[in-house]
Amino acid sequence: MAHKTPDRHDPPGYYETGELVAVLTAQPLDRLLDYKAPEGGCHLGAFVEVPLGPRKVQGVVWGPGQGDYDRSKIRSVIRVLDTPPMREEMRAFLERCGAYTLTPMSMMLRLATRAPGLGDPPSMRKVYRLGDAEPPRMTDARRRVLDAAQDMGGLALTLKELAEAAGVTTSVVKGLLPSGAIREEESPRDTPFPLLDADYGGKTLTEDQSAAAERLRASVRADSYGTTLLKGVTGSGKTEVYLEAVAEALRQGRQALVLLPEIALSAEFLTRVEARFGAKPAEWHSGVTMTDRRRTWRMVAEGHAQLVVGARSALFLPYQNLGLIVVDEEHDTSYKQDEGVMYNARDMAVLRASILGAQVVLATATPSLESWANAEAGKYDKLVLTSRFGEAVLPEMRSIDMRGEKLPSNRWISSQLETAVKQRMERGEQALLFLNRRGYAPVTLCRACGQQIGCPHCDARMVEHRFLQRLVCHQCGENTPIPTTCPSCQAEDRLAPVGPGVERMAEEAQELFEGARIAVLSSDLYGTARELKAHIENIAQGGADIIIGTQLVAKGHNFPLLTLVGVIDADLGLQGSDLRAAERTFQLMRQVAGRAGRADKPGVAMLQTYQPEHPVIRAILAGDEESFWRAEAEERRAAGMPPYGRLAGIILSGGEAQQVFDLGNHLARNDAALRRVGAVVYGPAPAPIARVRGRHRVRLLVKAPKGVALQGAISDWVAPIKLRGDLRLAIDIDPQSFF
DNA sequence: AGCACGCCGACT
DNA sequence: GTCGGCGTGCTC
Repeated sequence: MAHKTPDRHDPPGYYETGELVAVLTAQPLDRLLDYKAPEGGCHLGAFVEVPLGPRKVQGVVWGPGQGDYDRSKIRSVIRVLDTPPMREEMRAFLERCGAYTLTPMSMMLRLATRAPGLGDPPSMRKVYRLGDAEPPRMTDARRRVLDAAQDMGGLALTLKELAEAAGVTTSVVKGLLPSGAIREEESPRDTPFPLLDADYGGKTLTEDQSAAAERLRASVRADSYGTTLLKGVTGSGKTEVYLEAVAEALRQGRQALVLLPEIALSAEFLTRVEARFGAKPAEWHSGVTMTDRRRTWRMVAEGHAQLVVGARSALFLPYQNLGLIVVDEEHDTSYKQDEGVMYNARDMAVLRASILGAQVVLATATPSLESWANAEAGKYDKLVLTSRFGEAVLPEMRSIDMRGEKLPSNRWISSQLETAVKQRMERGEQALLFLNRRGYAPVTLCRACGQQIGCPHCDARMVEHRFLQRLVCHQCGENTPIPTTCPSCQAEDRLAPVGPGVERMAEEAQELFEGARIAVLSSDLYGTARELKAHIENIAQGGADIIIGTQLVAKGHNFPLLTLVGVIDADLGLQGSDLRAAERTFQLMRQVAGRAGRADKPGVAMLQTYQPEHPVIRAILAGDEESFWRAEAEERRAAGMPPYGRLAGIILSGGEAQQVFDLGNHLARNDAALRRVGAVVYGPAPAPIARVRGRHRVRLLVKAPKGVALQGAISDWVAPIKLRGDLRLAIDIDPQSFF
């Protein structure tokens, strides 16, 4: 690409040869470096290669030179990369996101350039198309190749593709080259994504759905910022509705992004998108190959990818003209990144859209309290899809007071639940027993010395997986064969599994329900997603009488024969001081209970609990979402907790526990910068998992009133800290979990 | 992040 | 003597 010569027609932000420019690199320097603009000048936002010490690194022209460095030491930009410059909007987004999450800009840039070969010349490959000559000898196979090439019109194919299309081997194609009947050409390997057709495969929507779709389409047409909370249970057609908003963005010639939690990113979803728009969208997640990553990054930057379906990091792609961001399952906690740049993709989606004047759709069956509150406060629009197969069918919900059940030890199914399951079996219906614990038993205890078997690298307990014949650490993945002697006192055969996991529930169910066909659904039991899907399909068709499952069953799939859901321990997740525990329990219980029943066969959900009076349990039973949110909101407001107050976590880690704690205490004592803005610091306390992969972790919690400059206060607070040795300090703004 | 510089212990 | 451990500091 030839660089433009500077003249008065150049847009602002053009630097002439030799002019000083400030460059942001991905090196962890935490400041901009001044360089001289290269021969031919460069634009603001240009991707460049610059010398840094003995090395060459890539960076982005971030603005005019700062001029605070010895002029004689300033070197020149080596070259401008053949990549569209980073847009003003993207630079502003990275800066605001970095300032919000207290992340150095070098790390933000790295997030935005996670694609290989940005500086490389476009990689080429050989392609083949119809030439204008006739081959001297025509054969049947040759005819088929020429016909296939003809059918492609102007489109060139690779050797393999053309041979396959003609149903011949590659040697037939090669034989047509000398005569010029088929021409060989070089073409860039990174090809544009196929065009999507906004009017291709629209489904007929219900009245409810098309009204919601029309509202979203109108928002997209408004060509300005706005956020809509789209609420609807599984099966209410949420996806169809937001795909109409995507279609509208495409019609406007703008790009669209659909964010999904990583595990929800399935081939099935992509097929649905393809069915709607006639071609596959671009994909972006951890499983995408380097080659596809480079192609997608470039095509997004050049505007040749209209729709990206991706996990949270897809938010940092270099869109040219983004008009809509959909955050599906917006309540999902995996949108919060817990390492590196600790951002919440849902919140940052709203930030990016507000900067560039785009629309956001937050889709969910069970909104996060933050989003509920924002809708309530009028900051977000709210659309509710009520119909599920005509009329909403919520299962009848009951609690089973476990205080009144006299269960023998190592039994978890109450007699009430047992009776209910037996009834379903007699009627040929299915029952689901839900327990959010993988494995056989969460604790393995030595009866001789009382020690629990823990992970050698973490503070987590080793969980027995009888199916795998191993003890597994759910924190770091460490696993060992199940021992017969106690690791701490060497006693033989005194180890006992304590507490239930799904595998153990299956054992109990097998004894209780003679002859029942039992299926266990747990993420660790299946090698591949395909295997799991086939298994779920089989169960849905009636391949099991009793399903025993973890959280996995809450997501997605419908079981038409299922009419009873038994929640083994509805209290799990209620206890503890996790702010969002109640919210998560509520969401999970509702999702699980929502699996039961259909219009023709009403379902029942039974919750085994030791706290039937707990407000969350009562709200679930009453099926009254609004009152749950209002009560939760009131409690948070009273406690000054988010979204009515602000929180930040400080995670300190290091190899030596004492050093880590000393640093924590030092920070807690020197908190003047925090007190100045009315913030308080709690801790230090051991982090939820106090030891991870051999490193000790300590955490502090900062709580501040809403509306204070929390980030500034925290930077001032930690600025004097010099981290020595292997000590690390990470700041987590708006943490998901704490204490 | 890399890479150089530099200051101490255990080897040819 | 000098090879190499990795703590410290610098890169426009």
